[in-house]
Amino acid sequence: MASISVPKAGPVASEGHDDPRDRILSAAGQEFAEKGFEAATIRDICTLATVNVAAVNYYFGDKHRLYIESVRHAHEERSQQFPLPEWVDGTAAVKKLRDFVGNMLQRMLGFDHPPWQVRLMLREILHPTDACRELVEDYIRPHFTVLCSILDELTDGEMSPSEVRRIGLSVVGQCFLYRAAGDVVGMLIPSNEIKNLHNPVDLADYVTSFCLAALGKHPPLPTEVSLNQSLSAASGPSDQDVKSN
Amino acid sequence: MASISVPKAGPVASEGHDDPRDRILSAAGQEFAEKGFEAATIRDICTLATVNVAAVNYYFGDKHRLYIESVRHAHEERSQQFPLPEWVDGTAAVKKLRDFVGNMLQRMLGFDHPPWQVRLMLREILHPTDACRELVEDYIRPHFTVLCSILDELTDGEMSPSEVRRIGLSVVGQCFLYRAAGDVVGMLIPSNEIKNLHNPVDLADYVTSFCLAALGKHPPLPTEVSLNQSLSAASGPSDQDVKSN
DNA sequence: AATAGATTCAAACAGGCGTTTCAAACGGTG
DNA sequence: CACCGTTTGAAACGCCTGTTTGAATCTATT
Repeated sequence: MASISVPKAGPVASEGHDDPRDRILSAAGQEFAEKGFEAATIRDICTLATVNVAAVNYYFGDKHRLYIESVRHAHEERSQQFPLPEWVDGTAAVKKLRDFVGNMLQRMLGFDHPPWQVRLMLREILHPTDACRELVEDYIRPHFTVLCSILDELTDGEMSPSEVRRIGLSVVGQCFLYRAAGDVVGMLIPSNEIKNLHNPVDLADYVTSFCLAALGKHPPLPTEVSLNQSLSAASGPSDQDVKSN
Repeated sequence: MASISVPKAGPVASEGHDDPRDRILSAAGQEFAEKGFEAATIRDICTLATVNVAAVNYYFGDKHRLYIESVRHAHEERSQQFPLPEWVDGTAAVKKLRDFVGNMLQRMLGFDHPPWQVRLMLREILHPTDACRELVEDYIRPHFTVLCSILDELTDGEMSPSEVRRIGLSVVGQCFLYRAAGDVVGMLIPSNEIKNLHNPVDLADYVTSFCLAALGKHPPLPTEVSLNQSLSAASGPSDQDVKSN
């Protein structure tokens, strides 16, 4: 187990998308995301990647290291696919919050069916293994820190960092439920309602206004259209990549 | 696969807790909860239950049917361990909401380390299999319906059922995050803060007041003590089974 | 063209899995 | 005690797993 000399991290040419190493990484990500670490088999992964079974041990050493690498691969891909929004100085905190929530929901839910990268990361969040710490430090914590600073700005520093973090978790929790328990939500909510109210765009508006109302920065909730009006007017280049729907 | 004649659902005496069948069910629940369906092995389950490997096939037919039964077993046990609160007529909707959230958090988080029943159900929620539909209909939907009726009462019928459901999901989502992503939350929040702010009791107060504030039934959030005062005075026999902490 | 290294391949390995077998032990009934 | 259906036991059955092997093939440099 120790004396195996894994050839290298990136053999010779690791750039082309038809690299065997990249194909394995991608296939492994999909299989691990769907079936989990134990149920996914190296043989299936290699079939999907059109590669011989020995290639996994040649490039990655063993199944476990392949898993670690494919989690890293997944969150790196997803990070640069949906980078954190950047705002010009003086952007209203309310708009920042709406942008942030919208970005988070896009990343979590996707506008088409949720990509395997997110499902793989979700598995790691729910049942953490070795790959989790890196995922938290490189991906989750930076996002959470930005959210907290937005909330801090929003409340003019009235709240302690502890309270801000707790509000932050409330925001994340509302979004997270749809990603993690989406199937059950779909069983509890009529399907037409899902499309009308529980899609990424409307959800972002709703979660934002729910949070703003709780913080007293907005009228109480049963006011429907208020947020859309007050935000969509001032809304610049947010909601990257939104395709009709 | 089809011609196996499973002896019976409950062989002869299925009441005693040292029934082989019960022991298997309990051991299987723990193993499935910790490792998932694939990674848990019949041999480990039988060792834990001090039973021969053949017993699983004798009592349940195969591993899959054992899994189905152990999910059912888990949510039945948990249901009668933490029944929905029942309120006398005229109980304030605000108090009902606080009781409901407290009950849900107790059930999800537990006051000691979370029991295997909840972790097993969580697995089914996150990656639904055959056992999921039953879990939703018998366990989750009834609870969600109660929550929605509380929220409806709270807002004097001002909101449409759709809107009520969406608020309900916000409440559930905030609690669910702690159960499903508890490990990651623990990495984002300082550990002393976890004990002080993110324990079941304080969380129930917080989530309730966050929701009430969003609905305009309460002053905006950075008001800390207000809920404890206004509720704990009128609080009757809620928070069943709370052990110091 | 010859050489050396990197990469692929089919085949095999040992080990663990769910499942089955069939004989032994049990427990109440005539 | 002898009987018979129910329950337990140790051992074995295929099958599939992750991993390894060693030869074949490719690729680039001399």
